[in-house]
Amino acid sequence: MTGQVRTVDGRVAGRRGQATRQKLLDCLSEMLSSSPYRDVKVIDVARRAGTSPATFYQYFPDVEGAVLEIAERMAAESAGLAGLLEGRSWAGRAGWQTAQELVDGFLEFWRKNDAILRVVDLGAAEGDKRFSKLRTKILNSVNSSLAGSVAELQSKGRIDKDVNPAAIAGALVAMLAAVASHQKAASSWGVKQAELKPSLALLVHLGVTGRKPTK
Amino acid sequence: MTGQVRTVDGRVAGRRGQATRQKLLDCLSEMLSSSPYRDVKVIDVARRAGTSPATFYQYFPDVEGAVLEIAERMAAESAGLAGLLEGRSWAGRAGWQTAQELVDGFLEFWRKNDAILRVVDLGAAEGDKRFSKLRTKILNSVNSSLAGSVAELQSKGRIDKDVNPAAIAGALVAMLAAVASHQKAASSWGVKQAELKPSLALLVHLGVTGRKPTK
DNA sequence: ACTTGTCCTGTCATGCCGTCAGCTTACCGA
DNA sequence: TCGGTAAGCTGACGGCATGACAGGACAAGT
Repeated sequence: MTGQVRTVDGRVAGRRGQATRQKLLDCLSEMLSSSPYRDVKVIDVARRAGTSPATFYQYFPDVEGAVLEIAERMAAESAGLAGLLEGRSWAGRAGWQTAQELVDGFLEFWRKNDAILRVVDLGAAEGDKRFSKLRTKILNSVNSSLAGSVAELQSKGRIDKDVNPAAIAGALVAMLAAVASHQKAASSWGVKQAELKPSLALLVHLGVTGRKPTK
Repeated sequence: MTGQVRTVDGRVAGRRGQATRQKLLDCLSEMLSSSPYRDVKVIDVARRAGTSPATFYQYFPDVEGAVLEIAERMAAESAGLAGLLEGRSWAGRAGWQTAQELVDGFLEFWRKNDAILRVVDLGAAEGDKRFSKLRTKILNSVNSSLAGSVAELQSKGRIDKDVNPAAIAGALVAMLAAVASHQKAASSWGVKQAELKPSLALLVHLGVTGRKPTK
């Protein structure tokens, strides 16, 4: 489907090569978690992987290229986020439950991949189309599902006809992403993790249904 | 008050020195707008300012240091954001107006300073305390004001007692910031600017008052 | 053992980093 | 007018990262 994995100079990578490549990606991931993106150097990644910079450049055009690779893999995993909303109801207590689980799942996913998501966010904000696309892809499963729910409730008159469901959904998802990527900061600023989640769930519920949840 | 401006090696900067310093800051700002943060090099900034790298290092320890300087200046300006909420009412039509103007002002501020805010966001997300503090400072004027409104309405029973006003406010502000920094991305993903603003205002109004706005 | 193709690294030219000594310029008091 | 002093700037340097290449090491098949 995706074709074989290839080196920069066109050769197809064999077993050993793929293992090395993967090791480089893993080490890059670790580096991204432990040091500022700006300071991640090819030579450090290579050293950590027990190989040389030249090897790195055989598999990736540059650091950004490797980051994209990691991000794409993660984007594939992100499809699982859609499961947080599939077949869920937004009515009554079930609605509150849905909102809570969405927030939980979302924050968890973000926490698990925070290092790489930071870089994707930055790239997207800087206007790089490849990162924007990736970010859209990651958020899209949740986003479109939420938009669908909003549209449905809109047709029942709960929400004004002139709001764009996709816009509401986009704003809510952006909120979740933003809060998730500043979780640590939030705590240092007077709000605890445990207090954050219910607030987010409340806002999601309000945004989707236009009503306060019944708990 | 803050003491004189000093060079890295301890000299006090005179008129000329301060001008050079400022020029370097201006050029750095431009570079941040036009190229990825990761690729901003001291030598490019210096060249653009018509000076040499050595001069840059006379005034700033490194690129990060200069960025902090720019960000601090902007943080001071951000105090003006508080004006968007001072003395405003959240009741009835005035409430809708308040929400709209908050969204407008916020997005405008962010658009004006997007390059530097991106870097601050990244630094904060990476856990750098200096950037976190700065980000908190920028958001705090709006944040605390919103939290106050929530708390007030909470005492009137509109909102559940067990939600933390600061958490709601923080989430809303984070939403605004996130959407603002991905404004371009949003349009490429099927939602137009003009449709985004009312949605954000709606969510802000819902979050603060717990009710749909009367338009 | 020989061939073939994959995989890795030594090495090199280039360019940026960050620092220093030392030069030039501006200001000031005598 | 003339040093003296401090501010302001830069050339130059060792060090390191980048990115390219050629060639050696290695595994697998014949």
